[in-house]
Amino acid sequence: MTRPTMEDVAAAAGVSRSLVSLVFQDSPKVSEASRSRVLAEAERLGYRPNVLARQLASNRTKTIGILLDDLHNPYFADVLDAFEAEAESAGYRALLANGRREGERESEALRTFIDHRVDGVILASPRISDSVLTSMSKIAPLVCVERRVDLPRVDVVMHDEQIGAQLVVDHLVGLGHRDIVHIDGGSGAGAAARRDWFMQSMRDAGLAASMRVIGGEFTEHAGREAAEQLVRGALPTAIYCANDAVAAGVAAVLQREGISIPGDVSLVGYDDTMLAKLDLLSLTSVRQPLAAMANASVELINRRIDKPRRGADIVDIAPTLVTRRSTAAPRA
Amino acid sequence: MTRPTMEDVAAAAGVSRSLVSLVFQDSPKVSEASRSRVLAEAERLGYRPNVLARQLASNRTKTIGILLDDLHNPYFADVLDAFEAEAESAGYRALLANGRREGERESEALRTFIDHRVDGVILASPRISDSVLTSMSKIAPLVCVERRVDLPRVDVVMHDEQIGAQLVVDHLVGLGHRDIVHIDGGSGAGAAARRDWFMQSMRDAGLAASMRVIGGEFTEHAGREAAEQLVRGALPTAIYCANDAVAAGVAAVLQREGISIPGDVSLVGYDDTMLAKLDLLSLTSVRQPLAAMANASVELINRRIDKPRRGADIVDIAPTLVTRRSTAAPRA
DNA sequence: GCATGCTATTGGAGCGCTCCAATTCACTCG
DNA sequence: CGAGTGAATTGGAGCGCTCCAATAGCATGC
Repeated sequence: MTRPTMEDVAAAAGVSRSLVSLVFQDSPKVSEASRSRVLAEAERLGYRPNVLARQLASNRTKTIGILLDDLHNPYFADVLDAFEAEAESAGYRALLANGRREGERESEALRTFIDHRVDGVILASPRISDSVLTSMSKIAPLVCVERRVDLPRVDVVMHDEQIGAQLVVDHLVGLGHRDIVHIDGGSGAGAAARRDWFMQSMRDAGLAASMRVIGGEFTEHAGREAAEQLVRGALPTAIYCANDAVAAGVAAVLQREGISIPGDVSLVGYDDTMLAKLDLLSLTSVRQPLAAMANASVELINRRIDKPRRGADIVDIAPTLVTRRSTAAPRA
Repeated sequence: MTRPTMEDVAAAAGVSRSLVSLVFQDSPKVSEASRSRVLAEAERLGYRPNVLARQLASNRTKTIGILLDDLHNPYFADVLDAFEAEAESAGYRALLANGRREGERESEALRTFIDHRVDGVILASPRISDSVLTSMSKIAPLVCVERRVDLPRVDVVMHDEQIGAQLVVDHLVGLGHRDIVHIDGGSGAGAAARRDWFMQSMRDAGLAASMRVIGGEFTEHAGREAAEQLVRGALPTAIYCANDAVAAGVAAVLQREGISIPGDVSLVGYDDTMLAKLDLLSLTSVRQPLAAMANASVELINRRIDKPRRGADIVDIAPTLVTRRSTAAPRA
């Protein structure tokens, strides 16, 4: 299991180690003849460059770390797709880590990335403490996605919550709804903004009087609890949930109670995850502009590699609404 | 952004680089006094060992790669949890990669792992060709999970499909069902075994005459199509689906047709993913023994590191059945 | 007082690569 | 025909660490 090195390839091809190195860096200053001879010998010997040695010598890993908060949440699978694709097309290799919804584990994963000398780290909805973020930001470029931190050296990419709320409220009001409830995400990341912009949009639509907010969390369970509360009291004509999982919980309770969606109640989710796409639910949902967010994130990392001491940037990107069968005009 | 090295720490603590190295390897032969002085200086300087250099010098990365086929499938999130935990407790660091359901991408990811000199790779339901597998297995220990390959040097960990099928059939027959349909996974990995053991179990239960199989795929869409077919013809009293996603598709169609679960039809899934746990579905499902499978996989990697030329092992592990509200006795 | 055996520490070689300055080897041109 | 040019190639230093053999320091026993 001892593997060939550059030296071996060089000897086989009758050239120097440096030349082999140049070939594997795609350098233009290698003659066609040498190049093909080296490549042929490398192939024959089964040589693959040792990334470790390369990185150590060049002090550049061309790798970025992507830290995801919770791989059980299908939203993060979408996030990953978009960010991995973007990193790749920018010439980076992506390394993944799973935070498992614990700040401590995330810090650990972030440290692992740093130890591996990644060129930058993208943190999706991280729960890491500001102090860890601050100290790590001195070592490598960090971009927070969907968490609005205010630290001197940490860039932030958000989707625009205001537009998201407006899209939902406009859609529902356009269908004729006036009595709209929002089940919020409690103390979860971004929940406050989502709630506040809902209220603002309702006020703008002149519906300040009929708007309601129920406290929740970003889970299916919280959705069920909120729905139980609603079916015992006055049912609205539309329910706008903090995310798709909450909406799934609400749908379960409504179904059990024989309340039809969208016949009796329209239902809206957030994040447009695989749950929303399930035919069983077919949920109208706000889709985050992940591709654009990924693009902005990698861009920010590149900028910070060039200029490490730059002030922090915040980028906001507009989401869109995906309408499905869970919303319709209210019963006359 | 230039970071301190061992040399810096050694100078600050007034010792040699070697001693610092020993401290960071937790060597017992360092005096308590030196150890604490070194650690204090390292802390003060913000030193973190360079993993790259360490790995290059020691020729051991203490890292294993985990290759997942499809992070959109919640099953793989569960797989990841189990395997990551196991790797960690065995003293390995886990590196992740996402195959996105394409053999070509998986090969690429596997090569990346190899380039990074991981000590071993665990491949979950891989689609990689046997030839790539064979050539890579000469370089690093490979374990295939849930795909029965027959290659001289590649170990295999499976859950026991026979027991899974028996659990489902016994459960349904125990409830009084006789007319049971299986919607299979088509040409997907493991689909054939799942189907064949279903048929065998039905025969064993003396129900060869009333068993039916419908061709499908491992997707929600396939579930819907199969269900359309069933509702147009003779509905069975129980439907056993190749996985949870298929069951979700079936449930959507049955609900639309006003067919009650489990009142009219009992429904069983496979994999016990987050979908099965949704209150909306509350699906009886077969749970794969992921923790035990993870344990076996890491064990096999360790064994192959010690003895690279060993013949291939195949390990089968028994699954369990999780019963939920989607199954009940058939209508009298 | 000296060989003996410890344990704690050190210097140096080397892991496989990159990068830079230096060299070689045609060619061209005045 | 020698200086000059540019492209292709090379040797060597060094990236930050580990590992090994060597050494220092010190108590022990005869």
